[in-house]
Amino acid sequence: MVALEHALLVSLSEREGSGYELARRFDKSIGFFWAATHQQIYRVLKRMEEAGWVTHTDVAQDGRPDKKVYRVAAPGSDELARWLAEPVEPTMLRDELGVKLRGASLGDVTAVRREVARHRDEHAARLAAYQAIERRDFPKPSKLAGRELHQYLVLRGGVRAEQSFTDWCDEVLEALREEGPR
Amino acid sequence: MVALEHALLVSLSEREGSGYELARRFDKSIGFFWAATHQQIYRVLKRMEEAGWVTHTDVAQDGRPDKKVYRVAAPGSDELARWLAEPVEPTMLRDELGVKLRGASLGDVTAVRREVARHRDEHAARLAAYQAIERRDFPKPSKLAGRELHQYLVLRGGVRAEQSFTDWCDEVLEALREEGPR
DNA sequence: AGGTGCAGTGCAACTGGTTGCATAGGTACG
DNA sequence: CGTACCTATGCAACCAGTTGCACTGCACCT
Repeated sequence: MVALEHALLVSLSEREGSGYELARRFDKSIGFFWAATHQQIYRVLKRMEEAGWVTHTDVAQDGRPDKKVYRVAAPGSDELARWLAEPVEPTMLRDELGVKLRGASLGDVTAVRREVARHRDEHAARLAAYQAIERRDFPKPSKLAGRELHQYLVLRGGVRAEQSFTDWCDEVLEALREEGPR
Repeated sequence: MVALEHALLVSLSEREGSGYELARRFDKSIGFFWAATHQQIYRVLKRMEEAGWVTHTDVAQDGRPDKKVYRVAAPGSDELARWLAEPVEPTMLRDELGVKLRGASLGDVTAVRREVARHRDEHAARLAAYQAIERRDFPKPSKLAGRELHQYLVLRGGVRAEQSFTDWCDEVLEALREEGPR
């Protein structure tokens, strides 16, 4: 596995950056598929530097704390290429909401329904955010190639996932509306 | 969080069972939303018994090893009801395939495309399996209510997730087919 | 003057999940 | 007759991810 290392290598290959910057970037790109907190990123960057995959230079800033800007070293690029060619196991869905719904009749069904509605709104909001990025950054998707195309396709994955989750929540709410207030 | 405990409580509330049986059941129901290995299940069952959420009785079998059949105790039901009413954070997507696609141009694009195709087939196979269960166990979904309805809706979530993942893979393959063999 | 929030890095403790291994009797296949 | 797989349980070690906290200094609002 060890995907966070490789996600960081991808991000740093595109553009060098500090741990903090990487955490921000993750929020709005690879983060659609692989979220990470800053704590984790700092720890992993350190480990990666020990392994020789990245190097850092201290950069002083005025009005802000110093930062450590990381860039990918040759062994890091090699490792990334190696990992990209290696197969990974397809993931299973993993969402507590499904567990709650499955057990709904063993507790307060109304509370579970409320929870589904809340998740619906959250996923719908993410969907809207992703679609806004899509319109803004990729107005002509048929013209894309290479790295940009790949970025676009990852975004499309995020859009599709949020769309289908939202639709599922709607289906659940519809079905529970009928049986619920009886 | 602690969702596995609660997933087990849900499953044991429906029907008592041993750790092994629970692991099997997970493969084909709650497992759509929360997978677990037998190791983890044994460990968690032990912990749950210490907490008084479940109790077990040893059952001798002929031709097979003895098993420990677990059932939910009153504190376990209480805990489950409490947890069901409690909010959870909506999950983020978490799939390495997105990371690989995002970094595809930094390595062997053909290998990544092959990997997407492999995942497509795997997800399509799961989709077919879920749909088979849907047709077999829920031929008249509009007639459902209560526990059965909830089970059906969870299954629908699995179907939708696999469907949308498969569709996304197809979109990716289509886009990469055009730029790839150039 | 005081509170909030952002940029920036980091440690320590904990929880959750995976992997490898051990044990043991039964069945099914070549 | 050996091998491999299924039922059944479990330990130990490890890896990944989360949470809570600590420190600095600037900017902005009230």
